[in-house]
Amino acid sequence: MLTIFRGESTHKMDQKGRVSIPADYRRIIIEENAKVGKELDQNTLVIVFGDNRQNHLECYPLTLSREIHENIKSKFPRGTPKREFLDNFFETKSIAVQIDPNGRMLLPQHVRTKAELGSNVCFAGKGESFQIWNPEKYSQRQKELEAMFRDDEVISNPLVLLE
Amino acid sequence: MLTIFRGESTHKMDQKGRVSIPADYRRIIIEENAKVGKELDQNTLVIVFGDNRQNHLECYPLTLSREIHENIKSKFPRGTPKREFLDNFFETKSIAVQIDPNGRMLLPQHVRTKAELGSNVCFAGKGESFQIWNPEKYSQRQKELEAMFRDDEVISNPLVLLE
DNA sequence: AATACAAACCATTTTATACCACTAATTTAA
DNA sequence: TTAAATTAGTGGTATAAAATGGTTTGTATT
Repeated sequence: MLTIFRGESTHKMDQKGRVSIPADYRRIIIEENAKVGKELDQNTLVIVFGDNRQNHLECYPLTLSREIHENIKSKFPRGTPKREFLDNFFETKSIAVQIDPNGRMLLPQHVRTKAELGSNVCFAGKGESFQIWNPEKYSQRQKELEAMFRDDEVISNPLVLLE
Repeated sequence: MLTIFRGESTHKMDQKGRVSIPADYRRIIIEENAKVGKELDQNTLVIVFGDNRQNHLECYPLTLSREIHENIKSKFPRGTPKREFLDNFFETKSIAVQIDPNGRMLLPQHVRTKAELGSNVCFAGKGESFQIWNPEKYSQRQKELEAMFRDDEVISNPLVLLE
């Protein structure tokens, strides 16, 4: 089974903030959540909207969000600046949403506003997470990524960077 | 089930000091309190208003407040300065409140005054606790947190801080 | 008894959720 | 390779739940 979020696609969002989650993403979320047993809701995903430097939504299965949480707790004692920063970023600036019976999720108004989402949104698979973007911001970011390494470094194949 | 306090929201507080507790926070409180059995009231939460260096309210399920209490008792013998300071902070400067049948709690006048709360209050989920803020103080604090790490440290993803 | 405050009760608005229907695309089976 | 069946994506409506405002009742306190 595929456990890596892949590909890019565009979906409609209605006035209430309902968006279909790509079917393959949906399957991965449910499958990942099932791994840790049924004590948590398998239809739940966590969406991090982050601070002002982030202009997209970062989406995780509940399981991975817990991993991040445990990681933060184990590395940074309560009360330290990094701990507070990370708690704020990953917990305060996030929400948990449910996959509804039609395979959609509901994005609350403040989250839509924060990520500047309108009637069309872009999904982008990023391996263990996926992102949701305003289409213009997305293509802007794509250009930035493309410009990140010069032609003579990447030549025609980014695999050289793995050497 | 979700056991992590997440997200931020703004609620109204009336002249009597009644505030709705976000529904998902409410569920977590009741669920957490249920874990230790029914000998204590499952609708109770503890609110620490703290000393003058704290300008928000820190809210815990009854269970966690007990954990903190046990922790203090086991680490610091009666009569030591640290014990006195911590007892004062977490017990003297705190109250226990009930969730009413409408999902609200009542904040006494002196607590409202201490945290400078008016007709609108901000809720911020912090994992195992949540906070209540005066909206202006809250956005002030958010700016401080955002400035805590510079762009080149955080790059585009705070996860780098976990490395 | 008068006041202050807390608790309980009731009503309204808003928002989230569940439900149903339709279309398009894809897969399956004949 | 075509027809049928299934799944994905989308829109609308009905229902339930959350948030909040107001009124009444109860209970201490002075």
